[in-house]
Amino acid sequence: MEFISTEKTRDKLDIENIIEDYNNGLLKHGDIVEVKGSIHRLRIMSGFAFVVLRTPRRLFQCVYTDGEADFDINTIPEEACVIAKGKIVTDERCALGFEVHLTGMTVLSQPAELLPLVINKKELKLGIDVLLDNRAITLRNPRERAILKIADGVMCAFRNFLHSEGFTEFVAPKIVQAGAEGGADMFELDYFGQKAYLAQSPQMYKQMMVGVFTKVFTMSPVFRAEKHSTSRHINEFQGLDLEMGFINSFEDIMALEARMMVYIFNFLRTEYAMDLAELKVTLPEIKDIPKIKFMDAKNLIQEVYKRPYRDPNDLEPDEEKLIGKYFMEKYGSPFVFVTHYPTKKRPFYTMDDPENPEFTLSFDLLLNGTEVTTGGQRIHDYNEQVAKMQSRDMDINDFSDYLMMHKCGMPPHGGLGLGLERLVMRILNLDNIKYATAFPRDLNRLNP
RNA sequence: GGCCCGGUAGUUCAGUUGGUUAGAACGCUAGCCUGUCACGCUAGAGGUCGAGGGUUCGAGCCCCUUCCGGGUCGCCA
Repeated sequence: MEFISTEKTRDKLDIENIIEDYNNGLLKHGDIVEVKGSIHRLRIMSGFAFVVLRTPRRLFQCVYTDGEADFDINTIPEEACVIAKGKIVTDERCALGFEVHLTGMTVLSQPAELLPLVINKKELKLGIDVLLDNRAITLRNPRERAILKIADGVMCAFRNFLHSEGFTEFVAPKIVQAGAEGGADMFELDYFGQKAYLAQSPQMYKQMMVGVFTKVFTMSPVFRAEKHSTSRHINEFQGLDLEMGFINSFEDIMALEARMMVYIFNFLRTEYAMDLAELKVTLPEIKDIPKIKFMDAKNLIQEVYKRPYRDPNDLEPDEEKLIGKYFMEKYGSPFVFVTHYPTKKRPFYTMDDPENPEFTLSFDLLLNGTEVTTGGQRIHDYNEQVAKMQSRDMDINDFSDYLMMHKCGMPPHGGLGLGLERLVMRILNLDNIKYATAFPRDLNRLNP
């Protein structure tokens, strides 16, 4: 009988393993190695050439010399996928301390045509439309892919951190019958003859799961049919949502998030240093995060920046920027919590502040002057929830699935949601959220 | 959706008051170059100036319509 082995074998063609072995002394000057990768860049000189291989996390330069290899470098196009064979040569001129002098090359595949765009320069100087239309190749650019690597790091850190805090991950459905926040801006679809929608939030499901596991989280795509056209909105984004029960106050959630941000930033700094370096980003040290009440923030902006506000119920984008600026200058914090948003602006499940029901036990977290999180305490008492829904002219019969958990007992609870792409955009200081999205969906874009 | 800005070579852009054959850089093709790393040097090819209509002796440039994109606002993560 033949079997597929369950033993892990070490991939000798992986450049990361070769580097590790070289640094451990297992490989040395003169040893023959094979490396797999794509031909990222050829710099052909007279009599020799530099062959830059692109591997999963780095660019690795090999040297080709006429007469020393059994192939002709001029026959191998850029973006060919190869196994390069050669001799390790210790040389102080290389970033890694050694390079590979090529003796052979196995071509696994070749591009059928010339690439339509240049992707092997340091920076892609492309309009955003061209960049996104050609995502299959533009993402191969080291800077472009480093952005998505950071997104990977944020998702990984989010999951690691919450597991270490005793949270349980669950999966929420993406096809739903009704929206948690009202049905106005949802994508409608035909579900075997009945109307259904793409989920605009896992809100209801994560609250239900609090009744089950107390501390839960989910990472799921959310869909917004809003016809906005700004540099910080897309119509499908990755929601990182958590919810926790038996809280003393909504500040428990803010404290958890503050620790989570410290964890995420430290995780990126250590595990994703290469990618941050590629992007020339230095992450700030996160310490305790300042908090300010919504109305105090409004008044602060008015006093400090002499800017009278128009909308008393919400923060305008430039007000968010000014708040970010103020707390950075005064307290050196890129983060700031804004709490106690007006009741009118928050959804029906948000708990009002018992000291002043005009405001809620809710918060936003701003990073460098842009909202990255919304969270707060939810109503857990059935009668209180029904009363708030009725005061908003909502028909509770439409929400029987939602209200069942309240009717059958829920702990005091709350949670938060953060947008992955929004967070990555702010961490890396990108001009447009679409740069932080592999395949963004917007008003005009459905491909690729 | 409102307002502002833009669409010129494969790509990123320049193009003066409306005036001869529309330019540059990168890429591409050919050649040169033994330590480059956005390699360098020489030469060459490459254009329905988003589309349609109008004004004019003459339009990349002015006017109208339309399509597409960028910014911004409302809303949100």
